[in-house]
Formats: sequence, C-alpha cells, structure tokens
Amino acid sequence: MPSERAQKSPDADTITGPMAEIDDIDFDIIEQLFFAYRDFTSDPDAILSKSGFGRAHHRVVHFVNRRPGMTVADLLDTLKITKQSLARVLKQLIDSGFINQVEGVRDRRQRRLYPTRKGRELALELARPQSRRITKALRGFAPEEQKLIDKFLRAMVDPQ
Amino acid sequence: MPSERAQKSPDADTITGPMAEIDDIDFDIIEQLFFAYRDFTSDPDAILSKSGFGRAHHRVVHFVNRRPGMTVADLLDTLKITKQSLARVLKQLIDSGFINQVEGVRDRRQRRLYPTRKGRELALELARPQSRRITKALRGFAPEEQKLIDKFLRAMVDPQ
DNA sequence: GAAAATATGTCAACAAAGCTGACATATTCG
DNA sequence: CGAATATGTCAGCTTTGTTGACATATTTTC
Repeated sequence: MPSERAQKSPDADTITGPMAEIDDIDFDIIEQLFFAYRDFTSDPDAILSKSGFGRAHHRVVHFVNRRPGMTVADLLDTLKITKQSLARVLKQLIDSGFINQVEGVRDRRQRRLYPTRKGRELALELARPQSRRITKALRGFAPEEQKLIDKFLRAMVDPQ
Repeated sequence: MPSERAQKSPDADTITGPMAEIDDIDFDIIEQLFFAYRDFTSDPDAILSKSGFGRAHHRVVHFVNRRPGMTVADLLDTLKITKQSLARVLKQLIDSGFINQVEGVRDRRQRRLYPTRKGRELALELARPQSRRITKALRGFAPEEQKLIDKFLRAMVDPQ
C-alpha cells in the first residue's frame, strides 16, 4: 500500500530545485567522499562477512598491525569509541588467535597488543583490495600529484 | 581485573614489527582515509545528536536535497541499503516535516521525494561544517590541484 | 482484459556496533 | 598509604543495518 502520505502534487512547502553549489557549500566533494568511502569499505566487508567478523574487527586488526605494541588506550583514542565497545571485538580477536596481549614491561597495568601471524595475514588480506582500489584511482597521477592526495587527506583530520 | 589473557612476554606467534609499506600495500592512504572520514562525519553527528537524528537521517536529507524528486528506488540504490532500513528513517523525516512525498506524474506508483524548507535548512546546517573542513583542507591548493582531489575521489567509486 | 512485473510499504525478528553508568582489580605515583 | 591510572566487565539501551514474508497499487506485457 503506497503510503497515504504522498501528495498528488507539490504543496507550498515542497522545494523542487536542486541544492547545488549555491550557498558556497562544497556539496560535490562532500558527496564524493561519501561514495568513495562507501565503496572503499565494501571490499573488506565482503571478505569479513565470510569469517563472521565485521568492520569493527577490521579497524582493530588494521591498527594493531600497523602499530604493534600499542596499548588499549592508544587504540581507543585512535578509533574514538568507548572501551566497552572495543572490548567485544577485541575479545573475539584475542580468543580466535588474531591478536595477542602482552603485559607492559615498564607499566604492568598496560596490555600491549600484537598481531599473531594469523592476524597479520588477515590484515593483509583486507588491505589488498583497498590498496588495489587506491592504486587504480591514482593511475595516471604523477608522484607529486599523489602527494597532494595524501596532503589533502591529512588536512581533513582534526589536529592531535 | 586486567585480563588473564595477557602474556608476560611475546611468544613465538607474536609479531613485533610494524606493518609498513612492505608487500606493496598502500597502508598510509588506507589509514588517512579512515581518519579523514572519521572526523568528516563527526561534525554533523554532533549536530544531529541534539535533534534526535543520526547519520542515516543525514544521508537521506543530503541526497533528497541534492536531487529533489528522486524516487525511493533511486535513494536505495544510492545508499546501498535495504528498503526496510531506509523505511524507518525516511518515515521519521516525513513525519517530522523535513521531507515530502509526491506521487509520480507519469508513474503513480512512485513516491518522489522533496525537501521542505525545514529539510533544506537542515541539509545546509549539516553541510556547513563539512564544507568548512574541506575548504580548510584545500587551502593553498591551486584550482587544478583541487580538481585532482575530485578526480581521485571519483576514481575511488565503483562504476555505475 | 487478465496476468505478470514493478514500486512501494510494512510486520517481525535478528545482528552489529555504538552508547551510558556502575563497579572491580591491579598497578603506579605522590 | 591513598589517589590516580589502565584495564576489564556487567547490564541495559539505541541506531542502523540485515532477512524473509506478505500486501497494495499501478504499469506493462501477452
């Protein structure tokens, strides 16, 4: 039953014109960022769904592999999520042998996180299609032009 | 109780070296994309949380404003989510007067989506901090360099 | 004109991944 | 020793996604 909410024709409060680059807002790049990220995450998502993991696991595996020995606090600060939220996925990754915890040497309260061989392999498998996509997108870009992309992305991130 | 899972020292299956640009994988850009998108979405998220809406509402409001008159099917294809998932947020946006539905003229099964004045204002309010972030990130970029960013982002998107 | 296909809506149940609040333990720091 | 810190955990809730099934109105096809 197509909803009764639908009007037969636009009423006085229905705006029919597109929202373009009026108002000095950069809608084009806003939109392209959404599309780029949507497809960028779709590759690893497809791989993860086979092994019962999700995007949250991907992030943890990625950063632990990038910075082995990072603490739980480091990871929370990187992901900007709460520890209760992290706990679930981290526990699963530890229990299934993708990540190891090692007591801090100087500070024994810390749990330093390291990938296992399996964990490193998973990180690589997930990174591969993403890297392929990036390489393809940068095809035809000169080295200095590629640096511009990196510069732009870094400038999009909040300081600290 | 810091978990009993933690080892006193790395075991044989604990990898301590960082995962850098070995294996010809572009980890740097992969990571920067995550950070950029994380912070890019944080601005509107903060605004939305005040009005009881979430990121899903933002997306709907954005695209309906960008392409007034788009059908539900168009929107589903753009967002790549299921109609049941869309239904919830769309209903809320219609009920609270941000979006109007108008019966299709040629095909009366269609429900064409339009923003109301309120809806357009919300879209603008949410886009403003994102646009500011982009402008700031592009500061110092020549016009041709800005075009490269757009070119890169478009090339990151799947065809079709 | 009847049948099939299409566009949309809706019910119900479920899953992933975020959140808050409260509290516990081990360790370090002052 | 007492306070602060790093981490873990329990319980409950929210948002946003999923699948499957089915209903309705309309258009298209034979």
